[in-house]
Amino acid sequence: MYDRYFENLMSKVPISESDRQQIEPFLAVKKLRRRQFLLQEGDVWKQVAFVEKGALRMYTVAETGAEHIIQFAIEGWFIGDLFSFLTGEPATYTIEAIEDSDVIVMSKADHDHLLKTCPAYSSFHRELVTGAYIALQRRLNSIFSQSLEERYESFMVKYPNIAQRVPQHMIASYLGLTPETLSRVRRRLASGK
Amino acid sequence: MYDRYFENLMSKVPISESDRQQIEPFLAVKKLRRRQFLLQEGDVWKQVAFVEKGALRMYTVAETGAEHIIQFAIEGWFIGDLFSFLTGEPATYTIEAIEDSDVIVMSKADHDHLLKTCPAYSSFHRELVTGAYIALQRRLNSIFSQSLEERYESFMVKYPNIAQRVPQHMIASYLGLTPETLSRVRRRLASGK
DNA sequence: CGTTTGCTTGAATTCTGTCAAAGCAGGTGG
DNA sequence: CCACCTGCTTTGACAGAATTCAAGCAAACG
Repeated sequence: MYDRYFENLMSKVPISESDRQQIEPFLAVKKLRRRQFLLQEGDVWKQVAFVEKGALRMYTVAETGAEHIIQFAIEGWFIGDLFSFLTGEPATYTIEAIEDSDVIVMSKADHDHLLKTCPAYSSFHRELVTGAYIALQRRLNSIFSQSLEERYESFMVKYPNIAQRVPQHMIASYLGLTPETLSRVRRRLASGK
Repeated sequence: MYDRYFENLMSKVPISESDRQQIEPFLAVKKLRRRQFLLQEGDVWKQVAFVEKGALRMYTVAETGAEHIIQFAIEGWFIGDLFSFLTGEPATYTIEAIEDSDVIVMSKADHDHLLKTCPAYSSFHRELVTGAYIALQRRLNSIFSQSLEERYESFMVKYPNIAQRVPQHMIASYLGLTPETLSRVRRRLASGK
């Protein structure tokens, strides 16, 4: 049931069978339909979520109504509003299913308990956050130093399995440009560079 | 000597006197003159660095020669290339002193040792990375959803002590725009909004 | 089918970057 | 003490790029 979750965990940190037995009882599955919310802006995020199946997006809504996608998450990814999680303040992000999805969740209480009692879990979580931080730094740098064409192509190369499944306007939002502009970027790339 | 370092540590995590005595021997001070490098692109980053005094910037250099500042660090901040640190690969960032600075460093070996043996240190480091990640997410979101004016003002409010000490063109680089554009943004804000 | 959703295209507008030049300290050496 | 750098900021003119607004079209959906 939780095979993909533990695969991910073990790919980062070696864990014993007893570790697994300590963690597994805390997991639960939450099923989401397309367009359903895992988190709504204003609510407090009190869990750790891992995507078992499907695809989600986390985004903010500006005063203008424009949505800006901060993160995608497909099978094998974690997602959540860390700030709300840590501070207990209302979330500024919304998390919504792009497809029908199965999400494996653990409560914050259980998570905190594992951090203290299970060193393997603790290391795992550290690597997770660190990796996310590094990825975000690179994304920032690509925004600063690459052209739209380069950014789009990098995205397609780096996340081909996301690109195939999510609508273009969401990729545009993730890249920080309008759907129209992305469409033109694609045309430029298609027509002999 | 390492007061500021431990102040920072204790502000996030309660530590015992024995924790302190376990950590302190691993610390060392490195003095930097203005324009001197703490890390050069291509070298491997093998330490954890805390700014005791002064100001540094971490940036990338694009093929065009343009510099893009990923992060500032003044007294009380940590700085480093986490990717190079974790993977042992050459750094893609350069870290340079903006002012004469004192930096407290710990080797990666000692850091790893502490992560395993000192739970307080481990928690501290987790909070550090998590906080940095959250801050970066917000920065990304502000790039996506705020006007240049708003971004500049947010920066000035959030980091007044950086703004006062760093030349404008570096703030422009941090915000992801040219010095000329920043100058015009400032004029617009000055002249009755 | 009719409706929704997503993608593309065009034209006009607004912004931002680029290039070039000038102004303005602060610091240095003669 | 002054003249001269040097580093940094400001300004102007212009070109290029991206957004906005509007419309059209195809595919998917109920």
